[in-house]
Amino acid sequence: MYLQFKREVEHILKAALADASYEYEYSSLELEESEHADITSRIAFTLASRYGKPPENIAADILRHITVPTPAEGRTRTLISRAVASGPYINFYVNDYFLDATLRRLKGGGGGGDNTEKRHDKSTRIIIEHTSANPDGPLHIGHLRNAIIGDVLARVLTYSGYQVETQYYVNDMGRQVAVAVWGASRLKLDTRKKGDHAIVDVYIAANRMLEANAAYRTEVDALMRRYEAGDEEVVKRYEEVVQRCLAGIKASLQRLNIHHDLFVFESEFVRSGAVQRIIEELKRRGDIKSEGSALILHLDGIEKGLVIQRADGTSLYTTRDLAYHRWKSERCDRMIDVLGKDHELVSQQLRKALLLLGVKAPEFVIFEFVSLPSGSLSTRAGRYISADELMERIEARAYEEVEKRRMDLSEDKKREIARMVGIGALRYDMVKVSPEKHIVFNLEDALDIEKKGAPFIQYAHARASSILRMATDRGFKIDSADADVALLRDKSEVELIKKLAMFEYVMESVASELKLHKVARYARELAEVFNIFYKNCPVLNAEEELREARLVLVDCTKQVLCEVLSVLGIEAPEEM
RNA sequence: GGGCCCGUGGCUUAGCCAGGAUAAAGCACCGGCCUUCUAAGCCGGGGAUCGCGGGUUCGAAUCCCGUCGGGUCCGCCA
Repeated sequence: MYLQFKREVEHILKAALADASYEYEYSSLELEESEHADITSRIAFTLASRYGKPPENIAADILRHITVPTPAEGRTRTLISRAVASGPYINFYVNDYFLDATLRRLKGGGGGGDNTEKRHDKSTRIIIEHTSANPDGPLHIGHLRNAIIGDVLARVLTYSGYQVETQYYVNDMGRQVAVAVWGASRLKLDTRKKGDHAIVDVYIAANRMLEANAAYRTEVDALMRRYEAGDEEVVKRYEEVVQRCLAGIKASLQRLNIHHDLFVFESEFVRSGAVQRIIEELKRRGDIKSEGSALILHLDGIEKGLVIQRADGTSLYTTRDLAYHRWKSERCDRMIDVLGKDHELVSQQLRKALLLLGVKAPEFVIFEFVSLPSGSLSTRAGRYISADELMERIEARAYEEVEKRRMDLSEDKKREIARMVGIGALRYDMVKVSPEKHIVFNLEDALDIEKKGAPFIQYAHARASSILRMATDRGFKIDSADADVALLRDKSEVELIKKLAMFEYVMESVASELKLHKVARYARELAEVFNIFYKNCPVLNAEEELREARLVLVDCTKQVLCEVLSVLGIEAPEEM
């Protein structure tokens, strides 16, 4: 509903500017949310310098030309109650109709109450690539940031009406995997262990052996050449290792509530000849230098050359990635890659090389590194905290909390809630901070479940659920269409309704800016205003008419909390 | 050495791209509130010259230049 309000303000403000003969070329009108009003315009500041008058005078002048339509004269009902000049600011406030309409829309179902607000063409297809960890070991906390950002991004864009496909690009041709395969055939795999953990054991051991004895290197190189050539026996050994590892990774992702629609193997692009075709095309279209058999592509504006073929003729990661992106581009309208900061230069090279090939450029969501207090993460050195261990421990911590409060619940129920709370807290922590922030991951801090993180929001949802459950038990009407929502004028009721009205607006801006931490922020704020309402406004004990109206509000709040949690990939418990 | 990112109360962050109303939250700390729907809650309090130095502007956390600290990348790794 806030979007409509904003549009209406834009409309009457533009009319007033024209009426007062002020010229202004930007469409934004400098409108922004404000703590002093429901929306405010700073346009008087900009006009002040141009017209050489104090901004206060301009604001007052504009205000004189603003006409807020009264419900009686407007053909469609206005959402604005009044406009006020506060010094240089022009403040606008919502009216009662806005509040009532917000709840009516929500009762109308879905999408923060308004499916028509989803302005994106359903036919726009977006492929999001995320996680894509090498199949040489389990996911660790660095991968977790990638996976959770990618997953929430997919959920946001799906919510906004795009057709989204998520892909996991499996780097099965790199040296790392060759080392794991080599290790798996030299050492004994622990088949009792989860696949990814069994693989990483031999991977780490193999790396130590390789460091100690350089002669082993040639064996790994030979393995890579034979795999690239499609040697059947080697391919079989690779598949064994990759699938075993991937099965473990998939299990971890599932536990995190993350799903990929498609797993794409980079080897496919070598075997299909797509990589070779890319190289041939780049030779024709690009600035290529050869050094021996190695091919180096020079791209405008990037000092660093891009090696697209090794001296021994085998392919490289970036070249295979080019083939993958061309393939992707043929089956979608937008491609978004979630990448760590270390891939930034490569992503720029990738973009330019793709443009050279006539392929549309992908968009990148780049996030900064996660490190441990002891230093950077390294699978090879065994210096990491696995996602599995983290989930295990955070669920155990959450269980302690549940146990403290709900001794009345069954064991299964307590475990179920601990799982929702633990995983939710983990996901929330990863998405609440903007991606360009470097994270030093401290296990103890992560286990110390943030009071105003996911559990806080889930708790608000549980409270709302509890009220609705008891209302049903007592035979109260919950979704009575004839409830008089105009009775909801207590300050905390009004604040809650306004916050509900912001949902679609927040989702809209997140979908275009891709700033996911704003979803997390909104969810927390909504929970906050609901908790204040909960404190100040008794529902079940209120007199009948007010009770029915408040039940509508609680129902709407539960709905939006549930939706926003779902966008964050966090489960919404009925009780906790 | 060069590119990119970060530097905001004791700690973690929002705000920065499109400069403006007392710099906004959480954690921690201090003090209140369970005979009304779950206290994983609510109310109140202290605490920040926005790394530092210049510049632009009527106005700078925000833009520009410099500088310091941290991270990351820099042709045959992925």
